[in-house]
Amino acid sequence: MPGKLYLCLMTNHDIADHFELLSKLMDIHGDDSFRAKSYASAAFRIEKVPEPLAELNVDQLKALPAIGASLAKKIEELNLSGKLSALEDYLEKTPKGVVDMLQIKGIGPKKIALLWQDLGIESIGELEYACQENRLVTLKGFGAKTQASILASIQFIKDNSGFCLYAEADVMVGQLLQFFETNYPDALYSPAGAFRMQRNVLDSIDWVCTLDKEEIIAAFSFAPFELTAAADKLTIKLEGLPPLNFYLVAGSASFFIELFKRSSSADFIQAFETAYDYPESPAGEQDLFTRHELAYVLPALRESPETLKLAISNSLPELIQPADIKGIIHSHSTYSDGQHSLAQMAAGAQAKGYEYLVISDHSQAAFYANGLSPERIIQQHAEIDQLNQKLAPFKIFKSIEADILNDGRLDYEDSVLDSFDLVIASVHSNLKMTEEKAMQRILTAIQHPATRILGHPTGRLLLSRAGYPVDHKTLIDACVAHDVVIEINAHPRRLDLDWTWIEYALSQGALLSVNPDAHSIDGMDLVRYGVLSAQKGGLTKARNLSSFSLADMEAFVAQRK
DNA sequence: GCCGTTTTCGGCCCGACTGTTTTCAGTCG
Repeated sequence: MPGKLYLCLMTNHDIADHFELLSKLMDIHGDDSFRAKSYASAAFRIEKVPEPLAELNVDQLKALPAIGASLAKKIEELNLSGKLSALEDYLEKTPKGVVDMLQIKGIGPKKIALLWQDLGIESIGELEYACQENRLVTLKGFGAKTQASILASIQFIKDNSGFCLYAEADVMVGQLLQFFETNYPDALYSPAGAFRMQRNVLDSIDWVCTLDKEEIIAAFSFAPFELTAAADKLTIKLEGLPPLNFYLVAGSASFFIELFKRSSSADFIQAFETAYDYPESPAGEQDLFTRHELAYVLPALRESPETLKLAISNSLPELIQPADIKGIIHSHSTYSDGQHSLAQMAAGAQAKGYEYLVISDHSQAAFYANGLSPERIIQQHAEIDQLNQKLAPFKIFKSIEADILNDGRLDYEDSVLDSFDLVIASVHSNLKMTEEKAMQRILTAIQHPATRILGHPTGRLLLSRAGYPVDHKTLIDACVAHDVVIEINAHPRRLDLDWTWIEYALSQGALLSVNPDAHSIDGMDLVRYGVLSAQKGGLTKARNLSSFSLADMEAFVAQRK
């Protein structure tokens, strides 16, 4: 019988999430704020511990900062049972809708407590209605602006509900593929839809397969699910993920045509079907293209029918691949908010086969992230010099993720900025801006002669917060004019610059860079998600800074603006 | 609940910003 999918292990992130929520629920209930704070600070510290807490015993746990006897026991409880009874108790006495309100930007536990107790609001829906009825302005500490910002945040949540990140689906898809491979070696099956097209966020996880319903259902023995079945479609709904749709086909003849149709936009299919017909029994999906003397268009490029024209003239771009990433640009160490030390990060990058590591910890204004004072920069640079002697030919480049301050200045004096091999400039604070303000701020930073890379250009967090509004064309043009590389932040929640702007950026001669923003050794693997997103925009390795060899990177650093 | 002691209890507690106030609480990164 089928093997088990999913091994439910409590990661440090999961543990931190439990304590974070516990802390917030205590605040909502108005319980001892110092105790609540200690849970929050434990959550914060747990995120930073590189080794899995699940492997530590109680004594080792107690030795960690912010972890005492009580928290050590609670962590052990989580590791053994997957549950935290203290949290369960709070969840018991809090309506689910009140907990949901924690997602809303601009209000926290204290304001939620007021809404719940004074207005009797117990869900996001009720809160939205109360805002529309103008009922919040009477509450102490609330006003018209808060009410409007709550409404905007609720709208954002509604627009994004039912989606998941590509990376979240990726885990599930990988496990299912392995399951099918092991159990049904003779069947045809493939992910399709938004996943196969490598979209950043997905509202369903589609498959095309020759499996029958029982064979599919067998794969889901690990968790409760809801089932919807039609003649040629099976839908499985798991907690916390968008629905998995399995489109069922009889055999290989219809499989490849169905797969093609389910992995292309409606516009693309229409353009294709207007000009070409489908063969009786194609040998594979590629056959649909090659028999019409078309170059094969990858699903990632089947958003716009424009790529079909490129297939006709055989001028599709040779897309960047994960293996084309030669160095890790944009990474953090324990000097600021990373999980691993400088030496560990360097060793990790080297072990993964990269030629260099650009270490770019946070600058001094990023207090919350332990940003570097000028004194600690000197210290870090000395350590980098030592490591570089030991690790050669592998090289660590001295960088900094300098905050773009409220007025567009960078976070250090020019003399400090000059001590880096390259400076990444990013906005991290005061994210609520008009487009005019955001542009003024970012353009000022781009014009600074020290700026070599613009980090995550819009500050968006997919499914979580909209970025600050920017005029992409003006921003890209300015980067080109001032020789500033535009980051494609590869974190699956960022993917910022958005892939839809890559084509314009390339047309204007911009240089881009797929950067992992790694906060740990594992975090370097995120470059893959950046590459998958960048492929959709037609990025090639020649136009990607992190694909530069060490020699080319050294030349890039030597050539100042 | 953690921590660090002036060792068994009292202090803990970043800073900018926002929106609400009219001096500050709540939120965020």
